[in-house]
Amino acid sequence: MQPEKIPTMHYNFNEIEAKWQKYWAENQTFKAENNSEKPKYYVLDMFPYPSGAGLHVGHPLGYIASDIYARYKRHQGFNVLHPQGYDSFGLPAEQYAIQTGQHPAITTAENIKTYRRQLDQIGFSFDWSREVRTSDPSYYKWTQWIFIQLFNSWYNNDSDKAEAISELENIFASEGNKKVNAVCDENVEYFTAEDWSGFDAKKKQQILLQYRLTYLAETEVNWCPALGTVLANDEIVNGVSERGGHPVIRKKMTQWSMRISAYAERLLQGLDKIDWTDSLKESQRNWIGKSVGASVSFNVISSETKQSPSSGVRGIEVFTTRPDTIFGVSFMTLAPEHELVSQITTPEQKAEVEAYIEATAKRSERDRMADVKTITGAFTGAYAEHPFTKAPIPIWIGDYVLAGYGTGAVMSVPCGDQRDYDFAKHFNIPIPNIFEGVDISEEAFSDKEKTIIANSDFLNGLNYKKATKRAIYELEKIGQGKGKTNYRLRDAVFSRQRYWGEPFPVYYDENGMPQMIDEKFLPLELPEVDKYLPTETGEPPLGNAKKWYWLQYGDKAEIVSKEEFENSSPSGRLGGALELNTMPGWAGSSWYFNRYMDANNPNEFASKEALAYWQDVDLYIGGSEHATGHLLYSRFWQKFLFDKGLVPVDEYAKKLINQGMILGTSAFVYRVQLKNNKGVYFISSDFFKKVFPHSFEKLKNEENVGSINSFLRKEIGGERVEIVSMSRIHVDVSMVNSSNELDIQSLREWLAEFENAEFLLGEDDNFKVERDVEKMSKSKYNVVNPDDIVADYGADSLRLYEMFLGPLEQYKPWNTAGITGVHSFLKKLWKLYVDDNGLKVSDAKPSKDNLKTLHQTIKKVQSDIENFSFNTSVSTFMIAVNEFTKQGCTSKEILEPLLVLISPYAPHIAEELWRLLGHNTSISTAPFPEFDETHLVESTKNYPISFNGKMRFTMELPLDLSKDEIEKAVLEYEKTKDQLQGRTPKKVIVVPGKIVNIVG
RNA sequence: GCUGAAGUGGUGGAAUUGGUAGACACGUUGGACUUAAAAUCCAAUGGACAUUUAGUCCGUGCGGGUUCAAGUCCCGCCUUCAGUACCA
Repeated sequence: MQPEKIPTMHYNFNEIEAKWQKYWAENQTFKAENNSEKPKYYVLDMFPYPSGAGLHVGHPLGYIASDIYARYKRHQGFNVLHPQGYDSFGLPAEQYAIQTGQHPAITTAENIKTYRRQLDQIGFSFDWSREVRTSDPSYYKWTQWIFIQLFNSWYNNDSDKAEAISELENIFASEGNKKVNAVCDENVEYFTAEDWSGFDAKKKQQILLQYRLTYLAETEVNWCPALGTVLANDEIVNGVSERGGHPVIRKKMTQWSMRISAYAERLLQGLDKIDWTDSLKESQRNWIGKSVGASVSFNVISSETKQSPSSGVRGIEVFTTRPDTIFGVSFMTLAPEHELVSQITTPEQKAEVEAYIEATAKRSERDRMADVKTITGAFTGAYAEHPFTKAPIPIWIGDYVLAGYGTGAVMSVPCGDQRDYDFAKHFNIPIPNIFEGVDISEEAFSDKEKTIIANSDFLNGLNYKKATKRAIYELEKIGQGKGKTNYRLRDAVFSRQRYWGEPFPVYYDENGMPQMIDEKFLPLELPEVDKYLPTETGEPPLGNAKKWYWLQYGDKAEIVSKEEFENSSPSGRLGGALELNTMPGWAGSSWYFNRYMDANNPNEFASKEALAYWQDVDLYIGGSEHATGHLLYSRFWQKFLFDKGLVPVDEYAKKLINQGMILGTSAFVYRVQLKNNKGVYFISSDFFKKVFPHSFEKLKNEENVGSINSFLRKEIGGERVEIVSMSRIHVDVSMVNSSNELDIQSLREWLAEFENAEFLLGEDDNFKVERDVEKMSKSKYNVVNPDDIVADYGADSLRLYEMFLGPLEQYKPWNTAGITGVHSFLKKLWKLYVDDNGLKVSDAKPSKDNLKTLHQTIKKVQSDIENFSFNTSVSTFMIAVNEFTKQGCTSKEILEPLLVLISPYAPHIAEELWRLLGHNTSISTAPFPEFDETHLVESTKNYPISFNGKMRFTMELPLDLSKDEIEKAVLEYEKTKDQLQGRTPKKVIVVPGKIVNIVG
C-alpha cells in the first residue's frame, strides 16, 4: 500500500474538473436573478438541435466563446443571464421514428441527456434552471399562443403596426374596406358597410383571412407522391427526390402562411440600429430585396381586330424599376406559369406555347436559375397596347421571368436591360433606342447615372430621376400605373406535413373555416399515432391519430374521434376536425430568447417585470447559416410582439457574432480493386504521389489506367493484372497517428472486405494516408468527440485549445495533435503555484518585472475579450506564465489576479488554485483585476534602425530624447557607419518611440 | 453572374492608427535526464547563398502604384470558401 498522497500536488485535471462541476451545480453558482441591483447582461447561444450523434468538437466553439464572455461580465459585476436549451422538434427524430417506431419524444429525451452530459463536462456557466425545450408542451403552449395572436391581428399601414382584427371588423361594419390601408392579399374585393353586414359568417371569415398576419393560402410546393411529402429545393436533385430518386411535381396546396411581407420595410430599417456583422446584414438586405419603381398596367388588345381593349381579359400588371424607359418597350414577357397565358394565347400559337410550358415545368427552379446562357421563350400571338403610344406590343413567355417575383410579368426594354436585350436579339425582336448619344448595337445600356432619355415624347431630354418622376405622374394621370415599392421577401409558408412539430391550435368549423381554440385550453398536445408516415389518402401524419377532433361545450372541451364528434349533440357545440399540419422548425426558435427571461412561468410567456428587467440579448453568438432563416423570422416575431405591447423592444439582439465552423481533417487511402478477385490493394499516399504526381481525378481517366496497371504489375511481381476500380476512400481518423501513418491492423478489422487486402508501403516501410480538410461529419469518418479530448486532456485544455485554434469567426481545421501545447501550458501554470511540497505562493513583494508582466497581461486580455479575439489572449497567458516562471515569481499579489484573468477561459483550474490560495467562495464573482498604466512606463526604447526601409540592427535609447538627439546618437553609432560605408545619408526619418529610417 | 469572407513558414495562426514580418503553439532536428520509453527540460527551426566571424539576397496569392517605410493604403487580376436571386 502506498501512503495516502496529499491531493493536488500535481495537476489532476479529471479530479479537479469533476469536483468543481459538482460544486457549481450544487451551489447554483450561475443562477441569474430577475431582481438585482447589478446591471444586467444577457449572453445567448443559438440553441442546438439535439441530434443522435451527440456533440463533436465543432459544436462547443461558440458556447466556449460566449461562456468566456459571460464569466468575464460576472467578474465585472454584471448580473449575467446565460441560458441554454434545445430546439428539440425536428426531422431527424421523426425519420428515426419512421424507421424504428420509437416515439420521437423518447429519442429526443435520450439525445438531450447525452447533450447535457457532454455540455456539463466542458464546464459551461449556464443557468440550467431556465432550460427550455421547444418540444415540451409547457413551452409550445406559448408558441401556439403567439400563433393565435398573429391570427387575431392585421397590419395597418397607416399606423405602421399590427392591430387587433376586432378593430378591423369594426371598421368593416362602419365603413366597409375601401379606405382600409392594410397589408393584405392581392386583389381583395371592395365592399361597403352594408355589404359587410349582409355577408354570412363564412364569407366574413374568408375576407378576414385575407388580412390576418397568419392566413391560409394556396401555395405551390414540391410534392413527391412516392414519399407522400413536400420537399425543399435542397432535397431535389435533377428533378427527382434526393432520397430514393422519386419524381417530384409542382402542386398547389392550402397551407398556413405568415405575412412577414408586412414587416419588410421595418425589418430593413431595423438593421441600422443593431450591431450585427455587415455580411449578415447584407444577406438580410438582399433577402428583403427592396426595389423602388412603378407598377404599370398594359391592356391586352383583341388579337383579331388589333383594337383595344380585348373584352374579358384583364390588363397585365408589371412592376418596373425603370418607368423612365417606358417608350423603349418593344415586347412583354410573362412567366410561363402566369395565369393570363392560357387566356390570351392565340389558336395558332397554342401548340408552341403549351409545349414550352410543359418543357419549363420539368425544369426545377434551381435548374432555371443555374442556366443563364440558354435563351428560351415562346410567342403567345397576343398583343398588349402601349399606354402612351397605343402601339401593339407582342406578348411573349419566357422562363427568365419568375412567377413568384413581382407580378410575374415584365415590360421588356431591350435597349436598357441586358436580359431583355439578349432575348430580343435571339428572337429578332426590334430594339428601339431611347437613349441620347448611346450606341446599343453591341449591348444594352443600363447606367442610370448617365441616362438622358430620347425618342420618348414628353420624357425627351430628361435624366433618369426626372424622367422616372414624370413617367409615374403621366401614368397616374391616365390611370394606368403608379409609383410602387416592391420587396422580394415573400410570405413564409408555416405548415409542415410532419408529425414532430407544434400542433396548430386550430380546428375547422362546419363551414370549413379555421377557428382558434380558446387560449385557456392550451397547450393543444400532440396526439399519439401508430405510424409517423402520411396516411394512405395522402394526409399528414396527424391524420393517423384516432382522436383528433375538437369538441367543446361551454368551458368543457375534449379531443375526440371523428365518430364521437359526429354523434355529439350539435346544440351549443363548438369544434370540428383539428389541423393536420404542424408548425415548422423555426416556430419555436422565433421567440425562445424571451422565454429564458422567465422560463418557468405557467401564466405568461414571460412576466412583464422579467421582460422589463432583461429587455434584450446583449450578445448573441451563432452560426452564419441562420442569416436569412431564423435570424429574419425571429426579428419579425419580435416586432409583432412589440406592436402588441408584449415585449419592450422591437429588436431582440443588440450584438450578434457569427462563429466559424471547425472542420475535420479527413484521412484518405488509395484503393485499387483487381479483376477476378485477385485482391484489393492499398497504396501508401507518399508512394502513390511519387509515382503519379498528377491529381487523382486526372489519373482516373482511361489513358492513365494503363500506367497504373504496369506499375502494379511491377510491384506485385510480373503477373498481368486488370483493374476493376480505383478509388480514394475515407478511413476513420482514429486509425491514423499524427504523422499520418495508418494502423493497418485496425483497417483490416474495420471492414471484412479489407481483411486480406495488400498494402504497398511507402518510405520507412510505413503506410501513409492523405489528409484533406472537410466539414466534420460521420459519413466522412473525421469526427472528433469532445468526450475523448476531455478524458485525455481535460475540459480546460479543450476550452483553451478551441479558442487557440484561431479567430472565432473563421473556418478552421481541427487537429488533435496541437492540444498538447495548451495542455502543457496548464501544467506550467499549475507549477507556478504548487510544487512537490505544496503551495509555493508567498507574500513576497512583487518585483517591477512581475508587475509589468501582470499589467501587460491585464491590458491585452481585457482588450482581447472585448474584441472577441479569444485566440490571442491564450497566447498572452502563455507568454505571462513563461515570463513569471523565468522570473521565479511566487508573489500572491501577482498570482492571485492572474487566476481571475484566466478563470473565464480555464475555470476549473482557476477555481482549484483559488481555493488553495485560501478563498472560500467561487472565483466566478471575484472582481476583474484593474489595469494600471504606471507599471508599463518605460524609460528606454530598443529602436529598430532601418536603412532604406530595411531593418539592420537595433539600438537602445532613452525615450525622452528629442528627434535631433536621436538622429545624432544614431549617426554617431559605429554600426551606422559600417552600414553607410562613407556615404552621406540623404535623409533621416525619426519617429520618436517607434523607428529610425536612414535613406541614402 | 452577384454578394460577403479569406489567401502570411511544413501546420494552426500573430503583427493596435502604414513603422523590427512570422508572436504564441504544433511539427521537425539535436541535446539533457532514463536500462528504455513516457513525461519534463534546454537549443535550433521562413528560403537561398556564405560560414571563422561578420553578413548578403529573396520572402505575406499575382502584376503595377503611392510612401523615407506596405502583410497593412490605391488600381488591375488570380484562387478558395460561404450565401444566393435570370429580382424586372
